[in-house]
Amino acid sequence: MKNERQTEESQVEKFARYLQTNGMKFTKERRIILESAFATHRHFEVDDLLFQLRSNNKRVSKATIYRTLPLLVRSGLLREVHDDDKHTHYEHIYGHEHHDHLICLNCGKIIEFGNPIIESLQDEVCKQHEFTPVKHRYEILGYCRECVGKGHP
Amino acid sequence: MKNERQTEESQVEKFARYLQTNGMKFTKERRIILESAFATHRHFEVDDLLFQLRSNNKRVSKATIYRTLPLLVRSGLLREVHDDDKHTHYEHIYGHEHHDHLICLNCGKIIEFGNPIIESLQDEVCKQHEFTPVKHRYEILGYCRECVGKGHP
DNA sequence: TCTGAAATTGAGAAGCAATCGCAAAACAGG
DNA sequence: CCTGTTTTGCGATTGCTTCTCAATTTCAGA
Repeated sequence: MKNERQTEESQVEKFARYLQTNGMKFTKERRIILESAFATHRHFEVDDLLFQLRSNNKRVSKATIYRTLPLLVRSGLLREVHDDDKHTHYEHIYGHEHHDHLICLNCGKIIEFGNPIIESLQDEVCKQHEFTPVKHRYEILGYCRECVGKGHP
Repeated sequence: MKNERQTEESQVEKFARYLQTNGMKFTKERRIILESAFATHRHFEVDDLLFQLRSNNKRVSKATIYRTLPLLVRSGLLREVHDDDKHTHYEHIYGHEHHDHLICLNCGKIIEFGNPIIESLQDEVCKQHEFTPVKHRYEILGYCRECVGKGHP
């Protein structure tokens, strides 16, 4: 939670800069949410944050979390991840290399993968269609080795 | 709506086969929903279907639509598409080549693209991770030429 | 340090897509 | 025409997310 001091500092700075640029304030609630979001090194959803905050006796309302997470996304610190689940999940992107996901439909395990060739082909596709990409969503759903071993097709 | 008679017949057959295989009945409601889903050649959502049915004086309850669309997905006739919108969209896949989407964040336009090289690289990625793919979600979000021309970044 | 405009928060209400429960209806096979 | 099963429709319900608005906090300038 307190390791990687340098990058953690810059996360705070980056968020602060984003907020300031847009005439918003860096409140203590937003700081708490930022810290909590980066305390885990896994994907998380709103309820995970809420639970974690309650465990640490920090009180931030659900509404504020729902309001703050999109700010963290826009500031380039988080990214939305789409399970087949209903609700939105998030993961860190700041300080992490870009990657996409293999998601197991049985156990929910998430395997990260990155493929530069795919990325460059993607850029080419966009160029062909005169399309200016902003972000993408690339998830392969299926079954991991363990679950296939257990007979899940 | 009545063109492509051959493929339309096989859609019905394919759905009928799927239902029978799973001990389900091919009711007239399910047939109406199937026909309606394939009447459009665009992406659609539940409300689109409802509106269309009402316009044609066909009465199928919302619940039945919600129950039937997943069956059409499982039978291999439809595919879910994820806008950045909240609710689920669907598109035909039966009789169409596989493709993915470029989605304009401003006007919502959807451009289809298919890239065999990306597909094969994807298979390779799965092999490397001993992952058995079932389906994927690959959407590139950004701005189309027209919207960039109009100053949308 | 004090002041006031502007932004933010919290708590609950509201929205809304999707799901559920159950009685009535439709089916299929005998 | 019975009989057991599946399906439908309706309304109610769920569960995530957003909204409303009064109260609070923040920050720049006095």
